[in-house]
Amino acid sequence: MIKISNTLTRKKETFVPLINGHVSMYVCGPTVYDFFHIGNARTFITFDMVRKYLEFSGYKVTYVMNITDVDDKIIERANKEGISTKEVAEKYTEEFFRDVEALKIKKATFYPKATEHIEEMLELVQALEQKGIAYNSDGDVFFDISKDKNYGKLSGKKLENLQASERSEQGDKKNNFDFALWKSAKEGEPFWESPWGNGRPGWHLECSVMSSKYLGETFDIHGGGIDLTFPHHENEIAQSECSTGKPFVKYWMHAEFLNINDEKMSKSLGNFFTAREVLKKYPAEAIRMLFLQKHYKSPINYEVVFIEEAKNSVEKITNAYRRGLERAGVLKGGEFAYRNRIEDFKIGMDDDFNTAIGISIVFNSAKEINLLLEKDFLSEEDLDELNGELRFLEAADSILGILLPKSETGDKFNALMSVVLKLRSSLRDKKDWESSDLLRKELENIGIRINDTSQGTKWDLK
RNA sequence: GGCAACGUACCCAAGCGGUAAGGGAGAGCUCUGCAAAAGCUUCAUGCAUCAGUUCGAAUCUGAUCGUUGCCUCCA
Repeated sequence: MIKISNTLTRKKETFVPLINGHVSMYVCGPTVYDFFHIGNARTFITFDMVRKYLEFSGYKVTYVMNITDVDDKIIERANKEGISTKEVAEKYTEEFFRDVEALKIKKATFYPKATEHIEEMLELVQALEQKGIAYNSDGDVFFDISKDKNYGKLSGKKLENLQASERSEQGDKKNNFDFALWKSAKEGEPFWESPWGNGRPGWHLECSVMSSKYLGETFDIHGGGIDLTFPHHENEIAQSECSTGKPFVKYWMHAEFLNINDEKMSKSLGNFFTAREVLKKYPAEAIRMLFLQKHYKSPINYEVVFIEEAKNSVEKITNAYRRGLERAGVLKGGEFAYRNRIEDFKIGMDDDFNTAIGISIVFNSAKEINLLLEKDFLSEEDLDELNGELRFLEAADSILGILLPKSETGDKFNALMSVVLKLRSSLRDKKDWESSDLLRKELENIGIRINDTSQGTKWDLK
């Protein structure tokens, strides 16, 4: 039984999908005006893990992530670079997919784009207008929040306590917190025709429209970063529920931030690293380990020492796995050990996707493997246990994505290495420690690590 | 000002009323020509502070201190 912390109810609830065996899930995706930063990556990786765990648990998951390809920032960027908004959006959509793949994030079922759903958005705005909930003000259409008595139910905010914003959207609004459904086009901005004149959709509209199009008017899980709770998700609820009269989402999930120096990482503060930059220095597995080692609802502080540590952890686990595989041969059996580990793993993961516990079980398994590998002879039972542990690591990895890929070196390279190691062996036989140590050091410098073990000399790419 | 979250060892971090998981660092040992890797042992009578509830509290209640987030584009 999976439990989920639901932002809407502020409680941990047993997860029961609307349709038995099937999960409909929507997560707010990128606005494609730039590379995404490593903080955005945390949200994407969090929900990638959630999705994979649901699938592992036997659900068929329909996963939708939107691409916001029309927005102020895209316009700003296009003007700055002297190219069209379309070109900016296309470029960074492509870059988004490259980073997603590099981070070992499984592709969503659908990646709908805002600009491809303008028709449906217009329909939603018109429906709200007809109900007297939306009003036209000089080509801008606003949502009248005074008409929605449930407004604020997600974020727990009360209208009278909201602070008037200094940067609130321009236009004649009835209430300061009414938000734009449709914005009239300004000079030089992309626009679409509408009953209220040329303009473009407000930010919140696309998520209401595209989620219902691909998942239905009510769906199971809606995810995003915690900062989207208000106003974005609040407004999505307002739009959708006022137009359909049905509950919009059953479970709202929000991932906490990645901080720098205990402060929120954000584009506007300028204290961020792009995922692309970090991926140049560290493997995706280390990034995933760093994030997944902590529960998704706790803030993480990003520091170089922490990602270094995560990288070492990932190497340690991968080493145990690889060495175990070498010793075990073809994986088979091991039912008992596998079941035991999976059971512990599930206890953690079922409890609101507690990956911190999941990973501690992975460490326990790696330790057990290393312990078995200490033995010179493996009994039938030992081998069976080893198999079970390895199978568990593979299962856990299919959700967490923390095992390093095998470095592909090619037959010639492998043959060359065996010549080099043979040479070093003969030097060691002659007790020429100076030369053999020099060789080891030189190899280390070019990223090849040598270990002299009781089972012979092993090498590995760093 | 309103609304939230959080404070566990040297560091990171689980824990959600039954007596402190896991990882890293440190120390000692085993293996080893050395190094590395791996293993073993060790490392919080205590969980921000102070009261209270309870047979029993890191866990519940209240107060205090501290940190952060949201209320405005944001993952």
